Order: sequence, then structure tokens, then C-alpha cells
Amino acid sequence: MLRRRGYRLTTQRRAVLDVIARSRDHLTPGEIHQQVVRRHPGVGLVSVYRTLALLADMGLICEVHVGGNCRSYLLRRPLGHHHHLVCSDCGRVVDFSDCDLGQLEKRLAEDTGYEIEGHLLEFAGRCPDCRAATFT
Amino acid sequence: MLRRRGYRLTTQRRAVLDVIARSRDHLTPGEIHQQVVRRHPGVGLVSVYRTLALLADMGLICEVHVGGNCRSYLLRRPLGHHHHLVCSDCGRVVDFSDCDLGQLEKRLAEDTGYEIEGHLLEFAGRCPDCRAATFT
DNA sequence: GTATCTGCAAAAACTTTGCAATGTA
DNA sequence: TACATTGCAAAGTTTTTGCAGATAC
Repeated sequence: MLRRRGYRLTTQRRAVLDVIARSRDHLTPGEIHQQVVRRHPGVGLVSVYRTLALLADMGLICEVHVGGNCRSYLLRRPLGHHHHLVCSDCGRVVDFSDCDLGQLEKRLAEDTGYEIEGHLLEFAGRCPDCRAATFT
Repeated sequence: MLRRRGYRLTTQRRAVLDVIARSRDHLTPGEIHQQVVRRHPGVGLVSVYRTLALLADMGLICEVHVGGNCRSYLLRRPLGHHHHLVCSDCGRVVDFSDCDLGQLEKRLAEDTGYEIEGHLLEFAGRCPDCRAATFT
């Protein structure tokens, strides 16, 4: 990972990034810390918070809002503009990038006079695995 | 307000609802409490939390995620399905209901195997007033 | 009159900050 | 070696809970 942006590559940061990258789910700071500690006892929750702030600033991770905690993070897999489809059972996230909101955005701008800067779009649903689990 | 759903209509609840209904902005529990206290000193923050939980359960208010705090509430003006366009300067919210995501939703369902249950869509932008304020 | 609500105070959860010690580059 | 980064502990916030007294119906 290209952390040569002036920041040092420490064990802690590597560990946090590793946990986030490994997970297909979105994780809260607490959950991330728990997982980090498994392999690296002694790493403080504080470092997790600090690392998350850093990664968020750099745009390497992003938040998930649908389904509970708004401070759940996720690796920004496609690095550019994209959205999430979140499983309401297991939390598993699938990314997609073609949202095609241009028309709506344009009409809204005209109707309201707002100068639109961006949007937040997330879908909630049940992933194939969780659906299958229902029909035991 | 039709609170005859088995719940009692108390001064506190009326006050909280009043503040939310009055505001065109989205407010955090703390902000709501501050405003409630102005007219009704002695009302506890606890009651605000409890009332918010109640109103949220009943679907009378909804959250705003764009721009900071994810626990900002807003009166559910059009009572059905709708979305928000939030001013990134003053927080003022405009509602709209035609989001036209059916196609995208269908394609996502096919591509991913998810059974889609719902979506969260919010736009961020600058409202006419705030835009005007820039060109002093 | 009674079951629902409220406020207080205290607890629990979550997040940020100060500082000496540590580890990367 | 030097300075960014860490962990601890402590302080701030935010949210929840227990309980006795108040109040809507």
C-alpha cells in the first residue's frame, strides 16, 4: 500500500488496514480493534481511531450508513466514486459504481435552486448466502 | 397529531414534536433539547431521547446522514417514501419522492443475487440562500 | 385511580486529548 | 538521531438505565 505520503508505515497501521481489507463486511472501530488485537495484543483502541481518521482523510476507506452504526468502515475497493449494496443480515457489502443519477440531479437542481455537490446512495438487501440460509 | 396510538400526549412530547416540525433543518438530540428547554425549562434530555425513539418507531421522523452527524432528525413531511436534499452550509432540507431507482435496483439484484429491500438516497448541495450569501 | 411518563442521577458506551515512552526512517 | 507515532490514563461526549414521584386519561 502506497503509504509514502509522508506517513510512517507502522505495525499498527498495517494491522488495521489488513483487517479492513480482509473483511467483506463493514466494521466499527471497536470491531476492528478486536480483530487487530487477536494478532497483535497490545495495540490500543486509540491507535485504531487515529488510523481510521487518517485513512478516511486519505480517502482509502469509506463509511456505511445503511443498517445501524454510521461509523462502520470499509476499504474503498474501487478507489473512485462508487456505492454500496449491504446485506441486512450479515453486513456483507458489494460495490457498484454506475448510479446514473445525472438526470435526477439536474432536475432537482432546477426545481430547488440548490447547487448539488454530491450524493449518498446505498442499497440494503439480503445476500445470496443469507437468502439460502433461510430455506434450510 | 394523531398520537392516539396508545401513547399519551404529554407536554414534553408535544414540545419535541413542535421543535422538529418547526425546523426546516435537521437537528441532533442535543439541539432539539436546547430548543425545547427555551420554552419549557425543566424538560430533560432523557425525554427528548425517549420521544425521538418513539417517533422514529412510529415513522414520524427520519434521519439525515449526509454532512456529519448521523443522528439528526427531521419531520417526515411527505409521510411516505421520500429522500432528502441537504444544504451543506445551513443544513436546510428539501424533500423529494421520485427517485426512479427501479431499473438500477433490478439490474443490481440480477447481477449480485441480492434480494433488495430498500435504499438510502441523499443529495448534498448548497441552497439558494447560501449561494446568494457567497456573492455578497 | 392507575398505568404511563418524567426527571434525576448514575452507569455505560463511545470518542478525543495530553504526555512520556517507543520505534521508524 | 530525530521526530512521527504509540499506549496509557484521563477527560469529553453521547446514549441508556433504574427508580421514585408526577401526570394524562
